[in-house]
Amino acid sequence: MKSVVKEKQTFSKDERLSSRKLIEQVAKEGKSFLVHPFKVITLEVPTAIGTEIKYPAQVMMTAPKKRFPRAVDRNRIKRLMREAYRKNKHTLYTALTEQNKKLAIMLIYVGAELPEYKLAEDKIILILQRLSKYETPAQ
RNA sequence: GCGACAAACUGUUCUAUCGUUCUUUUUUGUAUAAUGCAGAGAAGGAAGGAAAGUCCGGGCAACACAGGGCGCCAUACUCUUCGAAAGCGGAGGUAUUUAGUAGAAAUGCUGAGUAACAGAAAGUGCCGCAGAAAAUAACCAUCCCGCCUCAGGCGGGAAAAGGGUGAAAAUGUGAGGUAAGAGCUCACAAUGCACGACAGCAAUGCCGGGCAUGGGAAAACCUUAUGGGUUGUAAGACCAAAUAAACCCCGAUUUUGAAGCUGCCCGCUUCAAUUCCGCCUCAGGCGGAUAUCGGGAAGGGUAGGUUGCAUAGAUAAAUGAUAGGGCUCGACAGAACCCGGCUUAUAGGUUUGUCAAUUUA
RNA sequence: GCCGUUGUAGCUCAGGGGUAGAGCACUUCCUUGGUAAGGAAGAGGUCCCGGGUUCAAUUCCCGGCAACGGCU
Repeated sequence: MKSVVKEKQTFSKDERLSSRKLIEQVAKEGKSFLVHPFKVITLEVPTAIGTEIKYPAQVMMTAPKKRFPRAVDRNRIKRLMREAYRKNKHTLYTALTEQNKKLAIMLIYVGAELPEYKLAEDKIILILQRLSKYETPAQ
């Protein structure tokens, strides 16, 4: 928990949502909202599992195969989302540490066309702000 | 110098900063029998010619398997100092399509393409419409004989030479021959079959004499020859974690009723009787039923890691962003076991070859 | 990643070498006071695309494209 507060721009394996069980749980029970080209699904991780996770949030990005049949396009979208999240995640991290919470987040791209990086970054920032605020009144 | 086609090669680049993945390594902390875990840093590697389609072949793996037959599937001109192998590549032969050219035509020559190029004289089935007839051909016209009658008609036979149709009508032309005709005979030509000589490793070509001339289709069934066990890395192996009281089989032991605890089941405690069915026999024994336990089988539960796995390489899955510059302003497109081939998508560039046509000397 | 199935009228499906079919839907007419039902007539097709075999291909063969399903 000590290394988290630093505003590092890394994005290591532990910061990604990688447990198969947890992914299924989020998809099933998570709450979702929409910020235009993205759909966000979140779930507060129970403390029993949460103690094993070192970072305040785990995130995954996807792009649907139906809209983007070519693998090149899907890779590009996921890379842009990942880059935008990596650069701006520290605001969410500080907010979550104050609340002593852990979040699992799924980001799904639902737009019809390939996005520009600028647009993607703006929207990701908006999502992160909303996530930080969204959890505050519950405390 | 311009255009078209084919083949081969190539498939934006540089600097800085922040990041991703793997390998090696330095250091700090911590737990240790080896060493592991966590943090920080350094060096190096990091998508394609198709990574795609999953169409072939091989490696690898699990399961199955005495031997033989039937069935099913695939392959089918020749050679190969290409290859691990293949239905792949190369060279060659044959057939056929197309463009150009020569010619009156048949056809030849040159370039490019295609071939699933064994067998239709083993057998079965099929060939719409049209046409007399579509495969053991007599409708019209032809010829001969007989009868009625003399315009002609009827009956029997001969004959594949003429006729329209059709994708296809029994090899074509000429002569002889005949009642009329016919490969019936002959000449020339065409096709097929086996034989011999020559050329070639061979397919085959060419020449010679001989025999034959009742179609097409085997990407209809089929026949012949050769080959093929099935399934696929989500295969499979190991560790960790988690494991019902159904039903079936085997072995061992075998009791029932009432009351209480309790919402019910299971279970426990107390009391009473000492067995439910069949047989042998009347003490008892054997078998079955019922119940419990153990094992097997079946089913249920569990769903994380290591390996398989690669000098790119993970296990929710890695190449991006920002700033600045260069050029021809960037197509198709992203590895999940590996390798070889095929097919499909593809902007631009380079080289070689062929064809067409223009200009200059 | 691996293994399969299917593409025919607007929709659901037959047809498996010889001019493309059914039901529903659509158009016009009849019937009715009007509508539905019923009756009569009609229109509508790149048989997914390209190539091959054949006299002839929706059908047989090869290669693409698209949609769908199964294996964890």
